[in-house]
Amino acid sequence: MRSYGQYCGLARALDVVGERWTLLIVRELLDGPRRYGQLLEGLPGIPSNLLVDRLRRMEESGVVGRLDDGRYRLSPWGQGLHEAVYALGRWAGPLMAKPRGRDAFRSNWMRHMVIARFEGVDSRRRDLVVELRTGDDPLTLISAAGRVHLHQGPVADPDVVLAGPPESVVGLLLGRISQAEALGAGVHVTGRARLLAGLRPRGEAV
Amino acid sequence: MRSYGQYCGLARALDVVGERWTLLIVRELLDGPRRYGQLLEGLPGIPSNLLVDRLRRMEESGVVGRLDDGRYRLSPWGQGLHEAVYALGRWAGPLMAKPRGRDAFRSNWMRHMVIARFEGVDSRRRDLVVELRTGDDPLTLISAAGRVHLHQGPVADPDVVLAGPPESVVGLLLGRISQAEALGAGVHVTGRARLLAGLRPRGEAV
DNA sequence: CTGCATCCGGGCCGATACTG
DNA sequence: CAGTATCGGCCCGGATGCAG
Repeated sequence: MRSYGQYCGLARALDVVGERWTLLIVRELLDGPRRYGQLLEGLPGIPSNLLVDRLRRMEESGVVGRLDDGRYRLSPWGQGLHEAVYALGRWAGPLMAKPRGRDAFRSNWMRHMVIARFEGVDSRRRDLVVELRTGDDPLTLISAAGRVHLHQGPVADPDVVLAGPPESVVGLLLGRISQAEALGAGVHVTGRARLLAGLRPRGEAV
Repeated sequence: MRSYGQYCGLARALDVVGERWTLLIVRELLDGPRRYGQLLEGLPGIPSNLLVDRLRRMEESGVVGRLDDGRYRLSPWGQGLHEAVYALGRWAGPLMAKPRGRDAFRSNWMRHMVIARFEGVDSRRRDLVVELRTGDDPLTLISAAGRVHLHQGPVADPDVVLAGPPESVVGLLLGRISQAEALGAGVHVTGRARLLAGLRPRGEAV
């Protein structure tokens, strides 16, 4: 990518990670080291030549390194993109309510979306276990002692189970839509959805 | 910009602000409403047709609005990009040490760079007034009661004055380089530079 | 003079085919 | 599985035109 040629933190950051697809590759690598094929799988739509090109550049700039087994992983500096990636994801909150028919979906993206809204400790947060079923793998949200953890797969005896299309399950979980709207959008609720308000997610940007 | 077609917060954010120049336009508008000509001035290198194109798209997506006098400004939602922009700017810290000869420079960019490292309250932060002279306008950093404010222009009787090239003045201020290195790079120091350590900037990512 | 609009060459992107 | 190669088209960059 052509440099912006500006002595400014944002401009220099974008010189390195501003190209198309680059931050999405970072998103995938935030989950840990990944093989080339796993990255292709996790980035539907990316042409294979672009994926290679981006990985090469990210290696050169020191954002990405490789393990002995060939897997790609973020450098410590690259891991520092966590804050920026999550800040952008949170900012997009208002865009997430509208389903857009043909969008691809992966359950680890949902994990990030949910974690981004529940980072940090909130002493007034209620203890709760919520199972999220949408598409492939179920995901379980565990709120305890003011913190929220996410667990891949189901756990025994959740307090609430939400099943249905991603944007509505997430919408109900984060309080973007009402229970009535969620039901109308095909969400199947088991347990008392009213308890969800006790999770106290971070507010949307607008 | 072509959509990534992914139901993911980051991907939808980048669908809106991921195009080249868009986040730099946001950076300029974070300083308040701006005229078209001011934006051109603050974005050296941008072609005029791209600036117009980006502004139109940002209006459509609701990131930017216009005042009665024609000036562009961020919507409340657009203002929410502050966190992401600053997170990216902080992440670029390690890139800022190296000067890159021909980079453009504006003093409001330096304001952002400095503010990004001193956001929030730190009760162990020492009270201090530092004048930064680099290029055009002087800038004064005022640390008081654990908070840091920046003031355009000089104030009477600063504790420390740093004058010289931007990357070295900022480098010394943020503790990226030693006083000896700064002097070698042409920084002129008045007052006791040792006091700068008491400002306790946020650490670099790596 | 400000605030754009138009035009054009080149480079980046996207899709697919191919190889070790 | 992990990339290479190729090619059409779109986006970007630089220059210029032009109306209020």
